[in-house]
Amino acid sequence: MGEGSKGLRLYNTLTRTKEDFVPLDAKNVRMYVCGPTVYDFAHIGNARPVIVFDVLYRLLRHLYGEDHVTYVRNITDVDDKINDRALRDFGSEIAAGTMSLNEAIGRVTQTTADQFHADVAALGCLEPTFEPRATQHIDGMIAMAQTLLDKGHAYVASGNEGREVLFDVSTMPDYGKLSNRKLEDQQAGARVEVASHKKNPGDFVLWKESSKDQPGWPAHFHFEGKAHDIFGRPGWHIECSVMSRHHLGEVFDIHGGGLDLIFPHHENEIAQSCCAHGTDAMARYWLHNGYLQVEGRKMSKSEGNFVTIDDLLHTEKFGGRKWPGEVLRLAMLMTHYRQPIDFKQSTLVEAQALLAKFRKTLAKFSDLSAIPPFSVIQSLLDDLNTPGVVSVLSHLDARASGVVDDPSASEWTEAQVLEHQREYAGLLWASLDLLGLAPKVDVEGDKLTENLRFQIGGSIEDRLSFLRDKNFAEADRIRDELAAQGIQLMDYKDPETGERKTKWEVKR
RNA sequence: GGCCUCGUGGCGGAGUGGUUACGCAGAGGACUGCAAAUCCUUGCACGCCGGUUCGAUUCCGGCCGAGGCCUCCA
Repeated sequence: MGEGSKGLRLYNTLTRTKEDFVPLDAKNVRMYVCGPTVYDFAHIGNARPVIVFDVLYRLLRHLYGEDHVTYVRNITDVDDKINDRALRDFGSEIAAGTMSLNEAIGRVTQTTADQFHADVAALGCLEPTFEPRATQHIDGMIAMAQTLLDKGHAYVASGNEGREVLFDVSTMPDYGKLSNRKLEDQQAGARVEVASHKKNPGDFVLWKESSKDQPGWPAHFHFEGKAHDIFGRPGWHIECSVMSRHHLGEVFDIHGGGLDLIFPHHENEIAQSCCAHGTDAMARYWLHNGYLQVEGRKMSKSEGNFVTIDDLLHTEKFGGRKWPGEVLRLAMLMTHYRQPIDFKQSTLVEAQALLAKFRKTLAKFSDLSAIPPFSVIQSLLDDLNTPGVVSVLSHLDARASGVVDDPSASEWTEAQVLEHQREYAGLLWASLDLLGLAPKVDVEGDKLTENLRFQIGGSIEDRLSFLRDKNFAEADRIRDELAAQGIQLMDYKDPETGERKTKWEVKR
């Protein structure tokens, strides 16, 4: 373990091994994660990296201190898909001249970004330290493109849709290191027709010219002694290079994202940043989460199994019911982040049951506070082994609800037993809190049910009185009525008096 | 074709050179007017073939199988 190491080991895509994580600066651990392109509702696959890296963010804060971690997750609000969406949604207004293209685009990005924020908040994710938008960094992108032109890593060429500033991948010897890909192989296996204006098939756009009906910004470039004024928009990859540098510097600790971003997106980010800055690395640890399938199939609109976070939270499209954000979150964490995950109903049901069990245990205690036990930290330190943590949670829950494995326990007083349970409940609470799953006090919900509680109390009294008269038919009728309203009754014997009592809970 | 990941009981999923987690589901029991809940008990696995070893699910090799990327999809 080196200086700054806290025992955290992370699988680094760059080296394809688990490595000890040592930050460049333990006083400021820096992480960048590619955020959404805001053109449509985020789907459940988008939720995976957001949740996974939120857990890593929480762990880093736990290890290095809340004020010593900087987490940047961008919002991509420049993209041709956004343009398409704006034209689709506001085409008639634009045609009628009542709305400009930029206004329409602004509407699409704002609405979608708001929706995204609502979704991830429901999933229990902390806000990142910074959430830059691409449109705020256009100048930086133009400047970086110019730097790459100056250093001989880029060139200006005319494509089918106007002039482009292109990155010349042949000028970077290390190109392909992250994705373990050689330029030659790529050329040999290229299925895409090589655009003739490109020097190499792998060359990618840094800046491209816009037509009148496309959004654009004026940009001035110098190349080979000539001035090029190109009213245009940035390529996709350069956004992340510029935004990460702005907030985290030229070289930072962790860069995360989905597996599918390794190539070409992250590879190209590295090429841009390293060549522009003259560094040999952009980020030192590259982390990638695995794919998500839905009920065993790749999610796609054409398959009809496309599930948005909003669908799950607020509609009954998936499994005929709504799913609380915390259930989605736990279900996601029940699989290791690098494993492919098959998102299905049975997993959600299981997560829900587990969570309900924990909640029930914790509800017996108030004012719990503790730090997570070492077993939990140890699992997380091992490349974010969240399924391992879930297993520990069950152990803690069992002890918090009465299981005792201490041989001297038979001699304990009742108070000691309770204290033992309370201690474990505290550990359980702290562990859930570290995962972002600690129960929140639902004041609003309590208020809403106050009247309902009164009614249920009355019905239960009625039923108990029927039971005393052995009138089971009437008693069962009341129970069925409540069940129809989603209220589950449970009879039990008072341990002191032996008297029959009834408790209830809201059925799932 | 190139590169990568993975194969653990009905399901989800840890972990380990030698007593194989944990959860869900299942079975049996206690309790109960019947339920529900709860508690107790319990069955069930390490893709195939070799090798190393006293001993492999765990290490090595091969095979088979599944999936992914190489297409501005997280």
